[in-house]
Amino acid sequence: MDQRLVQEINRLHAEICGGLSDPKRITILYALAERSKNVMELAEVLALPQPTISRHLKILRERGMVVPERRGANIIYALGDKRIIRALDLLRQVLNDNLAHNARLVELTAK
Amino acid sequence: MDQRLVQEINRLHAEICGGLSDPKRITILYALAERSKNVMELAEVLALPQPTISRHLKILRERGMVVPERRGANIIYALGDKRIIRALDLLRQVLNDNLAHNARLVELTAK
DNA sequence: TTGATATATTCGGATTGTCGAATATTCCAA
DNA sequence: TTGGAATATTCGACAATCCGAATATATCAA
Repeated sequence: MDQRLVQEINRLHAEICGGLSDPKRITILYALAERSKNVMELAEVLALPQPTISRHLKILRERGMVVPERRGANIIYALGDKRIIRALDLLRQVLNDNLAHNARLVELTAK
Repeated sequence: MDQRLVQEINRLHAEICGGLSDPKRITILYALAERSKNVMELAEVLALPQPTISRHLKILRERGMVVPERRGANIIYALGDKRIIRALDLLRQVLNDNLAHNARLVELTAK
């Protein structure tokens, strides 16, 4: 395998992951997994100003993680790929296990 | 659910994802998935200076994504959880599909 | 203990990411 | 075609991240 290409792929791979590395974007993705929403709906759900939502949507859009569809004056955003949620769920499980493990350590140390 | 807690969880969730958002760290994780390695081995595989590897390992270690085990003078690093690789694989598939999709668009536009 | 090897940390500087606020753009309806 | 609603972009400031270089720490072997 051409090492240049591998590096380029890894860069893009990391870029995708970077799309997930913000709590607000994670919330947006889970919200869209439930059902597609327009920008204002997302702004309400996240209780954030609309420009903030638009900025994060741009980041997700550029990575193909969400897909916009114009519907009259609104733009409905949908999850780009369900595997993104599967990946997020896996990582959340890892997080849960780590937290549980740490909690056990705290318990043991306290005795 | 307490909204404060949800936000805290999402913050940690994003932090885990942030651990994946660098090409070198992705390479490290895949290298460790193959088999555990010490720092110098990783430095060789990635062709990077040792301090750079150590810095990235620290980030992964803090998130529980890799686990160190001292073996004499060396420290063997192992993948913390195989689900991390499963998540990475899912996201790489999404990337592949996006690239393939874009390639199709280029083809169609060229005609 | 001393030297050598393996690993980790720190520092300054450059780059990137995020935010709020303000402003543009796009589209519909009257 | 003009006003309003929905969405997107830009700006400056600030925080976070990354790197190379230098340095510190830890372990082993002699």
